[in-house]
Amino acid sequence: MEPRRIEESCSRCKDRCCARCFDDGEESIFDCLTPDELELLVKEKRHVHFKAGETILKQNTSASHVVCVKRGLAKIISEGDGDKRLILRLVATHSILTGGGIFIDEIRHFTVQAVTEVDCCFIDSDKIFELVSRNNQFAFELLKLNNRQNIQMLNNLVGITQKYMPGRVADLLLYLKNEIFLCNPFDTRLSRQELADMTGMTMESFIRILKEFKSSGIIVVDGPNIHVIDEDALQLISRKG
Amino acid sequence: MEPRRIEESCSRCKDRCCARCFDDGEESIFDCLTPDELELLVKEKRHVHFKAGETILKQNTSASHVVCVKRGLAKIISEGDGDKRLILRLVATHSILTGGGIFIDEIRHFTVQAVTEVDCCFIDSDKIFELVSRNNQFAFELLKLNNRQNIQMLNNLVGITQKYMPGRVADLLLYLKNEIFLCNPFDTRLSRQELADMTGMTMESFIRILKEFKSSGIIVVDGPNIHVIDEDALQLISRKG
DNA sequence: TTTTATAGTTGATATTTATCAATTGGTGGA
DNA sequence: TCCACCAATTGATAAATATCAACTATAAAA
Repeated sequence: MEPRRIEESCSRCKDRCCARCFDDGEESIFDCLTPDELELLVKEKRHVHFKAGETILKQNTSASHVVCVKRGLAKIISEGDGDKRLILRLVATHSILTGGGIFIDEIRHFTVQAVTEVDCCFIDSDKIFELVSRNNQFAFELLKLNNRQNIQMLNNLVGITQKYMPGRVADLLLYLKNEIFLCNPFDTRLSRQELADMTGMTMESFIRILKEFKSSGIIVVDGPNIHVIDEDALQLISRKG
Repeated sequence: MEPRRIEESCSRCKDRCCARCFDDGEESIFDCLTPDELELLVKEKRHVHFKAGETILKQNTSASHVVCVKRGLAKIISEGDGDKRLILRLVATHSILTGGGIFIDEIRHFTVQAVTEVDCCFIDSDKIFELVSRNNQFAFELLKLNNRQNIQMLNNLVGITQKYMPGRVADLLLYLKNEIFLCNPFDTRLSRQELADMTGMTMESFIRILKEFKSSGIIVVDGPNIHVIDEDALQLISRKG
C-alpha cells in the first residue's frame, strides 16, 4: 500500500489544478469534463494557502465556493453549542469539498480547518451548477460523491450510537490507517483532543482506551505516531461493539 | 398547518403514479420530466402493497429499484449486530426512497419496513440512471434530495452524539410533529420501542423521559397519541442539550 | 367471560462514561 | 539555566444511561 503523501504537493498541480491534480490513480470527478469545460472550471479559480490551524471554511457562512484540497490535511468539524464539537472526518490531498449543502440552502453545515499546511483552490459554486447542467456524467460523479459521504455518515452514526468506547477507538484507528494515511505506522498530526473529537468521547476517556490497547500489545504509540501491530484484534474489537 | 394524510391515498395516483402523485403542493423530483421521460419512468413500474410490519426493502440486498411511497408510513432502519438497530427516519406518503447507495455499490445500506399499510411503486434503478443522463434538471433534483438527506443525517449524528436524553426526546417529538405528521396531537402509530430506537436509547429510558415531560405539563400522552402542549419548552430542552 | 400474551411502566441496581483535580513531561522563551 | 505554559496522563468521583426483574394495563384469543 502506497502511503499517502500528506505534505507533498502534486507535481502536476502547478498549472491546471483540479484538472490534472487528480489523475494519478485516484479517479476524480473532473475526469469526465471536456477541455472546454475544464477551462471553464479552472479559469477563475483562486489558489489559497493555509497555515496549520487556520479555518478554511466556516460553518453557517454562505456556501459560494467548492474547495479542492491539493496538499495537506484538514479536518471537518461540526460546531455545536458551547465548546461541543465533533470531527466528522478528515480530508487529505486530492479531495473535493462540496460543502454541506450547496444544492439546498447554500449554507455550510460544518467548519473545515487545516491540520497541516494546506494548499487548495476555490471554485465558484456557479461553475459547478453550470457543469451539472451541461455534462451529465459530471452530475453522475457528483451524485456518487454525495452518496459515498452519505453512507460514511450513516456508518459513523451507527458506530457512535451503538458501540462502546473501545469499538469506536478501534474504528478510528482503522480509518486513519486504511483510509487516510495508507501506511503503518502513521503520524496522525492530531492532538489527543482532536482524536477524541472524532469518536465523540472526552479526551480522558480516549486516552484510557488507547492505554488499554497499548498494554494489550495491539498498538504502539509514540506521541502522535501510532503503529498498528494487531489489526485483526482491532477488527474484532470493532465488531464486538 | 395541513395535517399529513397518512392512510389516505392520493386521488391522482390511480393511473400515472410517481408522475402525478407528487404535484399537490409538495414539489416532486419528477416535476421536471417531459411527458416522454415520464412515460419511460412509469411504463414498467410495479405497484406493490404492504401490510403493517412487512419489510419493503432489506438491508444488504442489491439495490435494483427505487421506491415511491404513495400511501402510508414506513420506517428506515439500520440493522446492526445482534438486535441492535437504529431507526434513521420515517418516510410518509409522497416520499421517494433512492435506497442507500444506488450510485455507488448498488447495495442497500438500510432496511425499510411498513409501519401502517403502505402502497408504493417500484421503479428500476436503470430508469433513474437513464433519466439522470438525459435530463440535467432531474440530476439536479436528485442531488438536492441527496444533499438534504445528508444534512439531516449530520444533524442526527450531532444530536445523538452531543445531547443528553431529554434533548434527544425533545428533538424526536418536534420532528414527529413538524416534519412527519404536521398536526397536533398526532398518532405516532409507533411503539415505545420504536420511538426509543429513533433516539438511540433504551425503551425504559425513553419512557422515563416521556414521563418527566408529561408531569411537567409539556406534553399529554395517551398511548401512541402525543399532544405537544408547550413547544417552546421542547425547543429549549433541545437546545440546552 | 376468562385466559393468555404482549406492550407499557416502574423500581433497584450495575455499567459506562464524563467530570474534576492533580501530576507529569516536554518545549520555548526570559 | 530556570520558569511558565500547555498537552498528556492518571486517579477519584459523579453523572448519565443501561440492564434486569417485577408488575400493570391492554387487547386478542379461547
